[in-house]
Amino acid sequence: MPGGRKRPPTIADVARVAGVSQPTVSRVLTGNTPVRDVTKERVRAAMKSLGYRPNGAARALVQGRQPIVGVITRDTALHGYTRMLANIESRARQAGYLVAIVALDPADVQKATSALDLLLGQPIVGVVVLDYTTYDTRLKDSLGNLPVSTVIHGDQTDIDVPHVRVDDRRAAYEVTNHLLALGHRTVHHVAAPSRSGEPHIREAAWRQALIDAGAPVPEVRRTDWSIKAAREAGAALAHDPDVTAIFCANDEIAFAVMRSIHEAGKRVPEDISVAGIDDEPLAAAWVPALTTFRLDFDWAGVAALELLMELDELHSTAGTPSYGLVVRESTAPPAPAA
Amino acid sequence: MPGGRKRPPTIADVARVAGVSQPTVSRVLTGNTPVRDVTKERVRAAMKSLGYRPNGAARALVQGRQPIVGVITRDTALHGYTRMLANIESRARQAGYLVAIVALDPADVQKATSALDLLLGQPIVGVVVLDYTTYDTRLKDSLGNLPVSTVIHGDQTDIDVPHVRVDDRRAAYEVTNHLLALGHRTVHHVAAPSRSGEPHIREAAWRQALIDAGAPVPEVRRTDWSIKAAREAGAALAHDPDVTAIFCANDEIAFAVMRSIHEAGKRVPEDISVAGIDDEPLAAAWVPALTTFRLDFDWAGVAALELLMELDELHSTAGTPSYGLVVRESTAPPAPAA
DNA sequence: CTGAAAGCGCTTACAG
DNA sequence: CTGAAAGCGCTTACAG
Repeated sequence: MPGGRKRPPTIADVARVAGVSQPTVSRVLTGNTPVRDVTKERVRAAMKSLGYRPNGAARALVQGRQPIVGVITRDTALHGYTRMLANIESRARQAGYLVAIVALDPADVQKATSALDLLLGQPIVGVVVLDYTTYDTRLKDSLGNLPVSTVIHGDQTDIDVPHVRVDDRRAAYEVTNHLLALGHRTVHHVAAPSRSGEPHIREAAWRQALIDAGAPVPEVRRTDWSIKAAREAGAALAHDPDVTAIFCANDEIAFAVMRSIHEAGKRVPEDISVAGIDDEPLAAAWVPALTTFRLDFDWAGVAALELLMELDELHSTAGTPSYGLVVRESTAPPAPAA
Repeated sequence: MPGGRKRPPTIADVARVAGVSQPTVSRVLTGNTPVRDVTKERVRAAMKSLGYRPNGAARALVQGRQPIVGVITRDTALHGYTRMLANIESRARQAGYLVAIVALDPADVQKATSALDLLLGQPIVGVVVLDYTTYDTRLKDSLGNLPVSTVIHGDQTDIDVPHVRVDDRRAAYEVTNHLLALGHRTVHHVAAPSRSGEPHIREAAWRQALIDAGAPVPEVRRTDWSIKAAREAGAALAHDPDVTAIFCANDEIAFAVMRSIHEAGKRVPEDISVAGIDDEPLAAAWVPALTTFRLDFDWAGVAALELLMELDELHSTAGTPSYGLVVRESTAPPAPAA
């Protein structure tokens, strides 16, 4: 059943079996040129009986068409990346492109060189880099003059690539301010992992918001994005009587932190306010419903793809991003006694 | 900046600029044959100055190698599919393959014919179909004699494709039984959307468990996998005094249903027990922690890929799937008064 | 270590 | 409507 290693049937085989010339087979394949119905039938039958499938490599070679869009995503199942990828796939398919993905650890682009080369070896029109921080010198070199678009997660301005923006900085800044405005003396933070020494952008923005407001900057708790680490960080904070408000690097972390607060015998938001970022679908379903900052990854994915494709003049369907602070039940003024 | 439409530089251009023959350029590219260091340098410089990138189509054509694995996934961001995809990508990359994805609505494989053809036109070793129900006659025809592996989500036995199993049927059956064993008179169900008239396999298994136990079979509430629909279904159930136990088609639906119960002024599990399926990371973090059935999608993804690759004799790293009922805080015996 | 030749499977003018 | 020829960009024997 597995069959031997023999080469699959080619257009020449089909032509022979059907008793026609090679170009004729090609014509029924592409449909670009009229072919007599009888002939067409015979060719179709031959293809079927041989189990013929056109060789895409040969096709791509001769046509010079690049039917693949490369997506360089992260090595995680984080909400935002998942969402962007799904939307890119959908939009790309609609535009007649196939999506090939490579997951990269931004801190270790070096390591994935072979995967990258594999991607670049395909007939790709361009590459969408879902995280601008992945787009370092090494990657830039590999990509050469290939069309690229990327997603910026901060407010950097000197970007030399076509990009769309998911403004993490603004999100973190506003959430922190919301908590401060509620009357909290300061806001604690459970941070996303930092890479290469630099703090995550959401952490930097949180710090800035505190400084700008003249609030003390407490020590940061770091996680590795995992629920487990988030719960540990949350537990430590929950037992600290000084903590009245926690800004979490994303919604998932916030969920975990709320659990820890519950386990510590305290209540959200009566004892401690909690807020996140992302507004993932579950945020509104949690008890208490999570105050968070909505980020529009659906939009970002489609927009980034269209930015890449623009070179090929397609119509935009991305619409306008929907984002902003969403105040729900998990944040409130600090308890009077505190 | 966008640059013209002129063909990108080829190996011939590099050869000319470097003052060597075409095969020599190829040699420094592949590294299969020794080349003098000076020559190598000159070639590298020429490649750089021209912005040369090897044409993967030509390479695939001449080598007859198929460096791509196709993955046919679902048109949703459901936990299981996301997980399987991420694991497949990781394992494939490790084995030197690129992953190309096509998201398909199983009820409408017809519609995505062009996307499928695009995929099949690439140099692919084979295709992993993440949902066996997608693998219908139409798809089977398209795939021809291409290697395929799939993931079975029930207990079907007459499968004619290499497959791994994520036993949804057993999961639903056991969860329902768990609730029954707790003393509930019956178990209500918030179901996943059914396609083509047939109920989802988790729903069928739930029904079977009730029948086997001689329990009455209440009317099903259907969702479209969305949190919103789940909350509505949950609200209807929460207000029904006859409802003491709810089995939800997956964890996300369970979260939403718990929210609805909370809003109805009732408590989980004191008034109503709730259980799901999947055991996604947040299940243990919810308050109350969700009783659920753990399904090992990480394993399934890797295993399905390896099944496909086995034809190429790779080593397995999939390990043993970890699954089973996980009893947490959201289920309890019915209230005595009820 | 390097070059000239052949060929991978297909499509596109070019003729009829 | 159909066939014979050329060529897409690369790699692999084959000679030196």
